Amino acid sequence: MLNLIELEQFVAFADYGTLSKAAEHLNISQPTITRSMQHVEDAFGVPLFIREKNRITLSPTGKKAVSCVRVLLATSRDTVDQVPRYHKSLHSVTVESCAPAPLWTVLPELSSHYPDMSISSCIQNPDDILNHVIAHTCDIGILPYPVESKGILCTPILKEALSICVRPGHDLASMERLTFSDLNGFNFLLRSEIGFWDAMCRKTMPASKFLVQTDDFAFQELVYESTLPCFTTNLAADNSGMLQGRIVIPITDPEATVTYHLILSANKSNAFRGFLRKYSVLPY
Amino acid sequence: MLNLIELEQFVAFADYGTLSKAAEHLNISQPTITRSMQHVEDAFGVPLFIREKNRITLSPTGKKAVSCVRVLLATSRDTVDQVPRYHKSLHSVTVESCAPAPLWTVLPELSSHYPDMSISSCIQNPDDILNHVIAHTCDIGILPYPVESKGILCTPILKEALSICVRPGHDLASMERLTFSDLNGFNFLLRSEIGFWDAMCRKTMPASKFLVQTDDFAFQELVYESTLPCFTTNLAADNSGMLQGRIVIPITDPEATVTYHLILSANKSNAFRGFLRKYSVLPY
DNA sequence: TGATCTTACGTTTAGCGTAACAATA
DNA sequence: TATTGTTACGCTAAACGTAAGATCA
Repeated sequence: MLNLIELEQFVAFADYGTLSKAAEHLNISQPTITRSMQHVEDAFGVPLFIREKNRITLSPTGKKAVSCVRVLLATSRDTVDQVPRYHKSLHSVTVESCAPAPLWTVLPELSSHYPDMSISSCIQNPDDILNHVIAHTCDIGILPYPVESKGILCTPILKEALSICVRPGHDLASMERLTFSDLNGFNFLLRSEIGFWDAMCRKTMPASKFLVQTDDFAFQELVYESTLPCFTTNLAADNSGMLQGRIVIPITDPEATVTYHLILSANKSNAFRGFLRKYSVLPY
Repeated sequence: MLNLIELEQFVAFADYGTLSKAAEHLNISQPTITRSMQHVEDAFGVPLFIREKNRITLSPTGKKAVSCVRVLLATSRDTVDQVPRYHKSLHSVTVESCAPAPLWTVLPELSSHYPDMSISSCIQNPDDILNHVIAHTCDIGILPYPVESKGILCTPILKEALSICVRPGHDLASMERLTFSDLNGFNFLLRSEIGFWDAMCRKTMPASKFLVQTDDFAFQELVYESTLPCFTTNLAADNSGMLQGRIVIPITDPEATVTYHLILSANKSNAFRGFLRKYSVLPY
């Protein structure tokens, strides 16, 4: 009977040329690999080696065996890889969103529908999200626009509208509505990890500078203490009270209002049936 | 690391439903297979079983693992199968002939050209020979006619002409030549293991009876002692002297004279280059 | 002399079966 | 009570590394 550990040593010998070098790379002693090669030869029942006094090389049959064994070991690695991946797919949900806001509602809903599942999420750029959903490395994606792709279900779930927050007395404080072109050139405080909004702000307001804060507490303190304008949306709750005293002015450009769309592979629709029931998911 | 023996036990459990039954079929104790299943589970790193107090079943992940492992074990069996087959193909030549006579010259020639090879031969019917050469389960075939088949080389090598041997005084003894229709109705002594000749005689002389002798000595004694006619050819040497005193009369039907053709797979022509040099092998 | 492979030897590991136990139908 | 799976225990066999031997460049 074949032994996968010995077969690993066998291909290591083929790769490194001598038993000593293979043993060294595998952190085992030379005698061990000598014995293993004898076992492998016994298991195949035909001579695989040309043995000279202090040299051992592969016979033509041995070379054939190496190529067969490489396939076998690849199959073995694939097996060890696939099974845990399958297990994970049964017991976890991965969500990738283009922005944090939709996760605030989607993640709790998933948790309540699938209490035994571990739910993991991350912020990604929209192109990657679509690719990951197609490649099944992600279960549920959230994009700022609809997609039409074969085998992908897509449905709108939420709207988010961007506004600006300024201190009274700021140049813009008296405006009832604003456009990106009005804002272009002003500097802003910006939170990190806001997904596609970051790129959108830099594109629509190229003359502006953005003071990105990674730390949440630091961001809140800066908003509270400084006169720099910042952003908020209809979905953001001001739990820290940092916006108290600030004037919220909506931005009227179409880019400032997005409709989030939930996407998933069509052949996972059954698995997420309960969760999807509240949305009217349509195949494109 | 996976262990193929334990994986065999794993699929046996899947096949037989309980550990006890699997253990029984594999001739091992129950505790052994219990431990093996724990090892397999450890190797995959994810739960494969649903364990109840005195019942163990496969989890969904376990079922997935079983199907993956079946593939792996099939690959393993295939590997163990292919390597010795390859070794054999490097160190042996198999010849299948439609009749014994051509082997008397071809086998010695092969032996002298490839002294390190083991040469095995057998008598087969022509259709099977062609199929075996095409399927590479036979290296060299000898047919009583030429074939045209893609990838098959074919060349004429020998002629064999059938004659009849009778005692002086026999009804046919005075004839200079004969046809199968002249012979039809007479009974004959016939050697076994004469390949296609056997079917040919029965077809061309349906009214005759053939006393087939398996034992070579018995055949010679019968020829020597009886008055029953028998057959010989231009290629048969009468080493035993059994034909002394018999009259040899040629058979003139076209079926009584055959030209043997050597066939082999075109992609083996290089391996048999030395042997083939004496024949002018033409691809059809 | 340094590198290579093999054999010998003693220790340690791990694999197996028997036996005992717990739980179910 | 018969069947099933797990755990405990002791024995055996196999696997390993060190050491020694043999051969070659």
